[in-house]
Order: sequence, then structure tokens, then C-alpha cells
Amino acid sequence: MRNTKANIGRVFHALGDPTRRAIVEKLSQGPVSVSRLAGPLAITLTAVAQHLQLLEESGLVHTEKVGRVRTCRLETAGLSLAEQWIGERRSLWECRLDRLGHLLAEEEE
Amino acid sequence: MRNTKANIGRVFHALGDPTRRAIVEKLSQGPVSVSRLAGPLAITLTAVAQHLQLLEESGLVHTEKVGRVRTCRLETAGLSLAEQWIGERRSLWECRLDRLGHLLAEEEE
DNA sequence: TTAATAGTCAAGTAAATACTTCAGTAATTC
DNA sequence: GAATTACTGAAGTATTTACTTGACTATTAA
Repeated sequence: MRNTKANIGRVFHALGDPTRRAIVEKLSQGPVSVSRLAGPLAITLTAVAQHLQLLEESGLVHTEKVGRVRTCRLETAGLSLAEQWIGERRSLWECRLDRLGHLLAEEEE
Repeated sequence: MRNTKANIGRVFHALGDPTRRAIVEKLSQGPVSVSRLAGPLAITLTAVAQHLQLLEESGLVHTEKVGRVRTCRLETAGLSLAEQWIGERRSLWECRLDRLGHLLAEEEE
């Protein structure tokens, strides 16, 4: 059973941490194992694993263990959700500005 | 002097909190004063003002005080930055999947 | 079979965060 | 000019968070 309830809160919270963003950035270039992921980051493997759990729960990353190595790869679900939320707010706002512009233009006549 | 260094870390961190997201959602429908913003939220005015400061610093919201009332409105800078970051990671990842697909197709020949 | 590698689990800690209260100040309204 | 409204600032608190250490398990390599 996958615990991937990709709600918008989890996604933004996950992306709010610099270490987790670094992980996502790395994974956008291709799949990597946990220890290779931990290498350049100045924290313990345990800490990386904890971040990965959060990233997985938020639908930003998918991991799979084969033998003793767990391979991590980017999952688009999380990013899509965030993109969608942002797009919605933005279009609401821009639509409002448009209406305002029309009203002002009408008044000028 | 405006303290609007809209870096990606601040933006995602700001959007990670449910109260701040509620504020952004409300403001996407149009400008609102601080006290009207605090109304439906079950927290004090002070707390709302603290969230607003963070939102302003992250480039998601712009506020302006006229008389005794501070009016808040959505600012696109923050949202744009987040949208851009997400788009970049996503396109890197999708481009990689494309190349992988091509390689596999070539091998089939 | 032994040693090394890759990761997991549980428990603890220090710092960050989201609040609160209380005491202001300045702008309106009565 | 007195009361009300709309915030602002400082200081404190409880919870969450990012991290650590140390002991453990499984897989692979020598």
C-alpha cells in the first residue's frame, strides 16, 4: 500500500526545505540511490532517508528497493499538483485585473 | 525600502503553511484589509500580521497602509518564481525520459 | 565465512515556528 | 474630545522540525 496522498500542503511543505529541494533538483537529472544522494549533502544517511520519506509521502519522489539498494526517482504527481494550484490562484487574480481594466475603460468613454 | 527578496526557498516555505495558503487563496479573489483577512481565520490579528510579513518578504503579497487600514493584494512575483522552478525541474525530467525512450527505440531496430 | 556495503529503526536534542497575551499608537467616528 | 477601530511591537510558550547517535538487518563482495 503506497502512502502517496499528494495533497497540496504536503507538497509545498516538502519543497520548503532546502535539502529536500536539492534532492528534487538532483533527481530531476535522473534516478539515484539513497547513499549517492547523501554523498554531496553534508548530513547523515539517516537524515536523507527521513527527507525521502516525506518526499515520497508528498508524491514528489518514488523509491523502490532492489536488493540492498533503494533507487529514487522524481515523480511528476507532486510537481503537477503544485503547478496546478499556483496556476489556479494566478488565473483568478489575472482575470480579476482584466475585469477591472474593462470597467476603467468603460468609465473613460 | 522593500524587503522583497523573492527567493524560491522563501516562497515554498511560505506556501507550506495552511493559514498562509488560505490568505493567498482569499487574496486571489481581490484585495482585502488585514482585519477582514483575520475574520474567518481562527487566530488573532497579530498572528495574521506575522503571516503577512512573511508573505510580503517572499514576494507573494504586497501590502500598503492608507490611513489606519493596511490593504493586502496578491503579487505575481512569488507565484511566478515557484511556477518557474517547478517547470524547470519537470522539463529536465521529461526531457530525460524522452532521451531514454529514443535510446530504447533505437535498440529495438 | 568474513567483511563491507546499503539502508532501517528508535530515541534524543537543539533550533525554528506558529501561535499567544498584553501594552502600545495612530486614524476615524460619535 | 472621548470612544472605537485598525493595526503594531515585544516577549513568552508549546509544538514541530531537522538533525544526530548508536544499534540493528539484510545483501553483496572478497
